Amino acid sequence: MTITYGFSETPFGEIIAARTGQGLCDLQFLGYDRMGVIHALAARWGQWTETTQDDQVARRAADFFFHHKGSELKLDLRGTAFQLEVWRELMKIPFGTTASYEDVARSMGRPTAIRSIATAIGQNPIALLVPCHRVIHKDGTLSDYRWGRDLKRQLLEWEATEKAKEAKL
DNA sequence: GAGTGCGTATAAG
DNA sequence: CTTATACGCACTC
Repeated sequence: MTITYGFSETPFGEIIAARTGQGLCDLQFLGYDRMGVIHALAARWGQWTETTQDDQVARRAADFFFHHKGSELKLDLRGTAFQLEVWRELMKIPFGTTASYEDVARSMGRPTAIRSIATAIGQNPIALLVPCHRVIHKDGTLSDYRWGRDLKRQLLEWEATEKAKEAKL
């Protein structure tokens, strides 16, 4: 078993992505805490002795999300059953829209588990494709973001304008 | 068992 | 604005 990792530029800074034979397993922004991210990624996947670099992985992810090019990528999500449940719920939030933590909790049928759901969201290993940036406070203010609150705001603004463009076509 | 966290509501400084 | 209390629960140590 090996993992392949690589880098790519995006309109919002450089990302690092990694995949196993099963699919994309990690995607993070490097702008906020480059060394921390790389170290965390190495610690998380260090169990594999063999790693190879191939920026194709990161480029494909960036192309798919930012330029709508290529096909959807397979994901290889790793986490507790609860985390997987939360992350899959996040992927139901449509492009260009947002949801509150309470919305997510309710649609999961666990309205009282907000706090733990928020924690699981904060541990999302795959930025963009598991759209944790679309989850905000119930009153509309932005909650924190693992890769920086500014980036979260920019991503949401970008999605909103992209969505508006598509509507015009 | 104790402490923590990307929440929410309310009260208070 | 910030701190504090309460509720809540999955996770980590």
